[in-house]
Amino acid sequence: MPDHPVIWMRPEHGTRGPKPTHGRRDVAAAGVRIADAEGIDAVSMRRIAAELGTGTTSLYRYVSKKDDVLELMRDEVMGELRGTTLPAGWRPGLRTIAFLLRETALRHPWLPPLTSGRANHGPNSLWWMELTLSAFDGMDLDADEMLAALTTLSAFVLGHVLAELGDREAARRTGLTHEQWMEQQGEYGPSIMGSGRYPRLTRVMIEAETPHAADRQDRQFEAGLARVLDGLAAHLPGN
Amino acid sequence: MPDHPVIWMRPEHGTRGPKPTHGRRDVAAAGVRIADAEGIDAVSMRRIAAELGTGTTSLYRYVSKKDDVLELMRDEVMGELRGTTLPAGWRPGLRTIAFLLRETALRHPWLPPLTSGRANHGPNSLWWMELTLSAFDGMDLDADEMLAALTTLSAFVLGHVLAELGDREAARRTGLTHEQWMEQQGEYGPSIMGSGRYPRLTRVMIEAETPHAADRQDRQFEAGLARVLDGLAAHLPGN
DNA sequence: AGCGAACTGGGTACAGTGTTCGCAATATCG
DNA sequence: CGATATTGCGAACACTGTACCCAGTTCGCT
Repeated sequence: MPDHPVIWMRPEHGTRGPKPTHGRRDVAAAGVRIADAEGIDAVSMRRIAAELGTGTTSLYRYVSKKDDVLELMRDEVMGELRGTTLPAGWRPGLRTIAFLLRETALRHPWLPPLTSGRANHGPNSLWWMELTLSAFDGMDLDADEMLAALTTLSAFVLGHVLAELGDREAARRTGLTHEQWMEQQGEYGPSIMGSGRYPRLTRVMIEAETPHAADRQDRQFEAGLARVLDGLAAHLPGN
Repeated sequence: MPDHPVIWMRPEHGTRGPKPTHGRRDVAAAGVRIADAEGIDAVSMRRIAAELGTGTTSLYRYVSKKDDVLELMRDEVMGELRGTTLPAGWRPGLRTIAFLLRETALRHPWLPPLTSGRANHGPNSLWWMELTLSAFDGMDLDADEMLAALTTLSAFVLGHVLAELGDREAARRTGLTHEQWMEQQGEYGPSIMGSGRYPRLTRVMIEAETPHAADRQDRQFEAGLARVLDGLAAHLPGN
């Protein structure tokens, strides 16, 4: 009989042979450390092994494929949210949730893109889901109403964070600041505006102020979140 | 002097030597074909070259790095939206935009995850942005108001589509249907509910009906979109 | 018309990737 | 005290992107 395909259902180690030198948490933590410092592409089995001071293929004693490592890393990061308590009321609760998710994602920019894929949630993720649902305590909503609200909210947060990370991650990968990058673009922007084919876009490029503000990302998120929460409110019973 | 770093600013080919056997469109189309059929991981320089019947490194005559190929592919896909006309009114307009974006993303599931990264928009992307802005024609909004609305909307669409693709892409990568996957999970779900640590989550897992509906994704998107548009309406002048 | 410059096609090579297989050393259970 | 399960790990395989060449082709200019 093969091992259980879900890593969280496999015992961390057997009872017979030698005690393993490391544990899943070590592997996860090493992966997170590398990804934070050098990006997700730097996270290879060889690199993690080097970080732990073991042989490369020894990792396969803790994990059955690289995807497992990524799941471990995801749950490790969600563990940072342990200890969170939510304010009273669904709106402040969801607001807090959205901000915490965003902060976590920005602290670990490699995380959001991993969201693709059938997630097998580890204990920390499950705990977070439970906390998230508690934002509706005492409101007497049925399960589908809660799901609809949470799905919409997290779609917005995920999408916004991914867009934000575009800038930031590209900066890290290429080692160019936003200004150096603009420099490198050279005549591309002007050539777009000068072509006359995109009058509305040209007007926005000239007149919009948001893109030039230093805290543009924060303000856009705040503004978008307010809109989304208003939208949710309109569909909740009572309010 | 080095070539211009933005591919759209480089001439497609010089005027001197032999006529190139292919063009950028060929490279882009080959990439899209491969990605649609076998996933983005199958898109390698060697594979594209084989598809075109050329030598691998000949591709570097059309493109200066693999990232350029991905940009070409993105713009190629956006070209599918040419010919779109929007209905009158900002709400029907944005609704149409959201649905078209989603359909395109689902037709090319490898596209949304590429959204990370400073995008250099090609001609088709620029055209789409112009169309998008035209949804507000005659409303006398300032540039920042339009940006706020569009940023929020596209964050939601991107996030939702990414979540949807989780299922679908994992299915393609692993070759397992949703049912086979559930089977493989085995006792994991029940063990979560049985642990007693997640009462709210357990209730949702039991009572929610949305996750079991065949058209759950469509309905969730529709419902979320309605909420987001309501939220946008609340912040637009006049309405 | 003829020549040099610009350009295209493509082979070779290199450093890296995830993972399978096999084997020696070791700790626990019956 | 075996028998058995488990750990650590090196070797090997089939991939990846792309820098560096060199030969052959075609245009622009004199």
